[in-house]
Amino acid sequence: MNMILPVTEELGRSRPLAKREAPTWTLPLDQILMGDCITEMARLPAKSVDMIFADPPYNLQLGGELFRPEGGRVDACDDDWDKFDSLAAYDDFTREWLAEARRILKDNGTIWVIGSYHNIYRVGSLLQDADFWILNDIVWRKANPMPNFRGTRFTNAHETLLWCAKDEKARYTFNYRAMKALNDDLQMRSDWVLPICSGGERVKGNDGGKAHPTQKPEALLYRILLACTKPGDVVLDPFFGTGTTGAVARRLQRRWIGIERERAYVKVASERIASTLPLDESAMQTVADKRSQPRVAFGLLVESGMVPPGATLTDSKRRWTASVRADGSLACAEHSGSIHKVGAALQGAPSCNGWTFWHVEQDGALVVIDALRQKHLAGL
Amino acid sequence: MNMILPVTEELGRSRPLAKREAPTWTLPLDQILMGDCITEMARLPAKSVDMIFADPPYNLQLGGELFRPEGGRVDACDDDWDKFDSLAAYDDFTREWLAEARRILKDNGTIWVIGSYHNIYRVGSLLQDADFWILNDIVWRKANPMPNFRGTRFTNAHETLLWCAKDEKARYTFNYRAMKALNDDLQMRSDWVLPICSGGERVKGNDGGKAHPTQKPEALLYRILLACTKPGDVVLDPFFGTGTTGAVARRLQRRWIGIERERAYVKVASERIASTLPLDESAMQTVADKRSQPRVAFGLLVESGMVPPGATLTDSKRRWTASVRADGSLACAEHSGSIHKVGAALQGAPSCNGWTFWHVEQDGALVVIDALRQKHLAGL
DNA sequence: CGATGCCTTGAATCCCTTG
DNA sequence: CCAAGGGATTCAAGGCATC
Repeated sequence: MNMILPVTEELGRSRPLAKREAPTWTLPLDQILMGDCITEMARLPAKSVDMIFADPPYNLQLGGELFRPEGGRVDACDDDWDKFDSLAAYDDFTREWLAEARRILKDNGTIWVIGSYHNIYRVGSLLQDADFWILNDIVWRKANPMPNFRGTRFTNAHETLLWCAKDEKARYTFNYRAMKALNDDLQMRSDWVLPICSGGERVKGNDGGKAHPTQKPEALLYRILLACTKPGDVVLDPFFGTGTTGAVARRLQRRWIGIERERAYVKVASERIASTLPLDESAMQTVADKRSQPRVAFGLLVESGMVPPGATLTDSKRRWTASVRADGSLACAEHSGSIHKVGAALQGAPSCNGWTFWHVEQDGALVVIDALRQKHLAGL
Repeated sequence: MNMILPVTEELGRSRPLAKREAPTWTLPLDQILMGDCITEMARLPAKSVDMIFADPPYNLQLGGELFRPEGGRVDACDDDWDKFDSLAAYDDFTREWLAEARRILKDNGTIWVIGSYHNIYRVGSLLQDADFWILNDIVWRKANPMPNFRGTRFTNAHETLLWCAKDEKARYTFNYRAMKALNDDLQMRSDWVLPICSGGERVKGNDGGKAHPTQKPEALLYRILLACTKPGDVVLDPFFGTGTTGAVARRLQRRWIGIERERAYVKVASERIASTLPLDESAMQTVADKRSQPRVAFGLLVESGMVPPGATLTDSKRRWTASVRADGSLACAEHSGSIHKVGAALQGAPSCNGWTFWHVEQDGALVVIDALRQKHLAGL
């Protein structure tokens, strides 16, 4: 079965293509293809997408029911789509979709795969077998994981992501400066502390419960897409689920293609993405060269949505304003850079503590961004 | 070549062995076996060690070390190895030493393997292929990693450890309470923040430089041995290097066996371990695991008059009450039976720990009956 | 309106001894 | 071998009601 659901209007700028790359096909951009991931991938043309983000079944192999100490039952991920007859069956499935992924990916494109210890060693090994070249393994350290209720193991508090190029020589995209800016002017490390997806971000089903058992946080996709794609790049997600990849891609003005088998998830994802708005141009500017050197601890607040890209900051007396860009740097008419640098430049001062200088308007009142930082710190 | 170097005197208490386990062999305890790891492991008896810690070659693919199936080192200037051959050779080598490890390990023993993204996906996959059962993957988050100098990737700031039992049903050792105590009374998580090995701990060679390129921090082994072995247990390290495993094992009063092929490392490790002192008895005390405490029947407290027959028990919020019968069972309007069964029935829960659920009123305050049990155990 | 406290929940390979 | 039953076991967030 193949059903193409157009979700968004055309957006993003068209990028000039080199002669050799001129495609003879048209990609189903910004759409969800409903159907089996391998079948649908097989219909897509070779070397056509810039990035693949894949959140495949983990093959959890859970036993019986698990109860919490106070008696509650753990709502396990026991869906049929996560069940495989054997490790060999899981390997066959993985080999197959990885082969299609490799075919579809541009030569300088990269692939991200997320998993847990149940499956990630299979996936990593098969990625290497398929001649993918691992660039990093990334650890998502969950700020608020589920505890181990029986006291039998260490709290399983992380998941692993693999980031690979098609081969050792590939010239992949890595927005080093944007990542450094997002991390308080320190190199972004291979371990990322992020909360799990909950609260308002978690998509609810008709029954009020979670629409999907394994929805990923937008902050995770935000960092991945900001790090490894450019605006207008095409991102394919063959295990689309509730469409986190599509929502973040649209927000960051990337193009996306989703593949999803379950009709219910397709519906949920379509509605979700349709209600997501792309960032405007000024927010989309990322640090391009050394001179802008933003010094921001601030990026984490941007990433987590506490201060959304595009938000306007002002000083306590509303004499100046500046807008927040996607990588946590600020821009106003004459200046751009870190919260500290722009604050200093506007005041004509040699230096400025941006944390106490800048404020955001919240519910009609000005809130100093240092308060938000404290809130964030307290939350971690 | 096989050279046995006795390093330490006998230490640790002898553990009583069940009849069936009575060994007909003698292990080379607290010694370094000099030679190839697979050859030396092949000499050790089956099901004889409680834990294996392995820090195998990482197969960095930097034009550096490659290993033949038999474990021999490939001459670094041999350029004929293509990627497939090197991965396959690494897999063969890994399969071989894992097979020996599995043979030597007791049925309830566990194995730890550390690696980086270069090799850990091969190792993890082959562990599963060899029917090992992954209990956790642990992320060692380096507090002070080497930066990525070229700005082409995320800072590679962690290594991964795999902790496995021999099969799904194995009853492995996990000192839950000790780990919780080590982590400020919170469950120990799967991500460990530890500094890399440097400073005075780093063993120096004759030239003043580091004696070994990949010496692991003692804190890492300390946590592993404290978590997953008991005093007197035997730990095998087939890639002994500078002997961190031996040094920490001796400190924590565990027995150890090291295998190392390089004479220089054997010498360094011997001297290092000889100068390491075991902790004294008082320092060796760890938080007692409740599971290992002797059982006390609730009836015993009734018998001794600590909780008189006819006394009324209630939960912490006084939502339910029940009365104590002469035989130590409870009764309320609708249910009767053990403290556990009645507690479970009243709550509609699948199970209940009556010891922590029920309270007695003493001097106007509620006292949990588990406290009375502890008092009884203490002989008060 | 803010502070407090209770309830719910999240990709989970989640017990062990005795009869 | 299985069945029964004792009794060991939870962290951080968000939502919501209450004070």
